[in-house]
Amino acid sequence: MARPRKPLLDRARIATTALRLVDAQGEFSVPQIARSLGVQTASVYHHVDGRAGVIELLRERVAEAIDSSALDGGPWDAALESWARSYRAAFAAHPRAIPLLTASPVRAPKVLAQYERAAGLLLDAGFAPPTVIPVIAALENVVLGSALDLAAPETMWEVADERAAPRLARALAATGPARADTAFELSLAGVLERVRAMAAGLP
Amino acid sequence: MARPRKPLLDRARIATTALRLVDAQGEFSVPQIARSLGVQTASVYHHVDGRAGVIELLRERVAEAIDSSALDGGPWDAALESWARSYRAAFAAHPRAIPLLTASPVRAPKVLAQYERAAGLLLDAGFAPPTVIPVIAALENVVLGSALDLAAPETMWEVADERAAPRLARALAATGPARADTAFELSLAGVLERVRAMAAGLP
DNA sequence: TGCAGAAACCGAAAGTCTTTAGGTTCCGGC
DNA sequence: GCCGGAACCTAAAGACTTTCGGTTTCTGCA
Repeated sequence: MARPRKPLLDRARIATTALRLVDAQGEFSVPQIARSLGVQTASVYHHVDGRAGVIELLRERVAEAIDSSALDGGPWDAALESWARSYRAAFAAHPRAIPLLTASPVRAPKVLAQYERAAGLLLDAGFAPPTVIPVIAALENVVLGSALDLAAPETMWEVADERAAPRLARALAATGPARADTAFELSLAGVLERVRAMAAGLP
Repeated sequence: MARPRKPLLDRARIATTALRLVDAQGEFSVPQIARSLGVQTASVYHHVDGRAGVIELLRERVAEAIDSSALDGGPWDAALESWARSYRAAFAAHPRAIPLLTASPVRAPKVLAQYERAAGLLLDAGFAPPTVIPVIAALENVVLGSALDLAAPETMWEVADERAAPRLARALAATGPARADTAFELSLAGVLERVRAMAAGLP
């Protein structure tokens, strides 16, 4: 076979297949993508810049789900809060992809535009320019840290041996099922509270 | 050659070599470790459970640097704060290892013991058992999120095109060199403040 | 002291993966 | 009608992970 009448591949199909593989098994390889699409491995390279390009595709695909509409209006703190929630939810939808994505940041224009809007929001709210990036980065710390927490399931916490770690075990036994969510809400509230204090000129 | 008079390999030497490779080039492979140690690839498998085992070794090695002595005495908030700082510093010492380590958490007994002590600290301070794990997890969110930030250098922030993202660019221009550190301090202070409020029985 | 079994290393090889190179056919524009 | 590029293929090089079966040396036990 040579060139087909209708293209068998495109970047969207590659992205969908890769994401499906990652969701299912936590990894992907270019040959696996090719097999899933009924195509030779080398053909994938005509549409994507190798394995790294597929990861870039995944990164964009996952980030597409971020709803940044809140960044446009309303009070800055509520806007940041709802942006952060949506940001986390986008990653939480594909927890097994997170280790692949966190190796380097999203640099897709669409995501960069969100940072631009967040920066504008803070500047308009009266934040001093030197404080804007740290605030955004701090939010991102919390979002990505929490995403990692989602990706690495209970492993760490389930292990807690009753004998070796009795107090940890007791705390674990008392913990609800939404541990990761509770922790995220706690960190998010903490950072926002701190940022509000900054805005008010407090130490 | 068969069995040597003095062993050529042990887990410590493998860990050291792997960490050196990761620090230098951001990755490692079992053959690279073997070549560095003047040994055949297969020999490494006698000491370590494959590539995953080497990552486990790296994880333990990096975590060894966490200084948890603060968890033993003093006020709980200062203890947690200094533990979190040391936790982050341990990862910051090997930023290129972070993408390898974040796929799954440290479950070495030594680290588990630190969680045990942190849990005890909080319980003794009067925290209700259901709140203990979320507090620890929230701290970990901040620490690991910040570690990721360290691992993925300026890439995202350098890119900011003056034309496409003028306000982000302005904020970036005004940001000091210790952006990641400032963001970490902000998140950490926020979480601790929030936890203090919890301890005081506030909403 | 002698020896059985375990330990530590080697050589070889199977099976993947990533990536590139060079063909073959089909489509779109001139 | 034809020419260039697009889309796919076959082939292959090179690296990596992992396992298997040898060979030698060490250790523990009789």
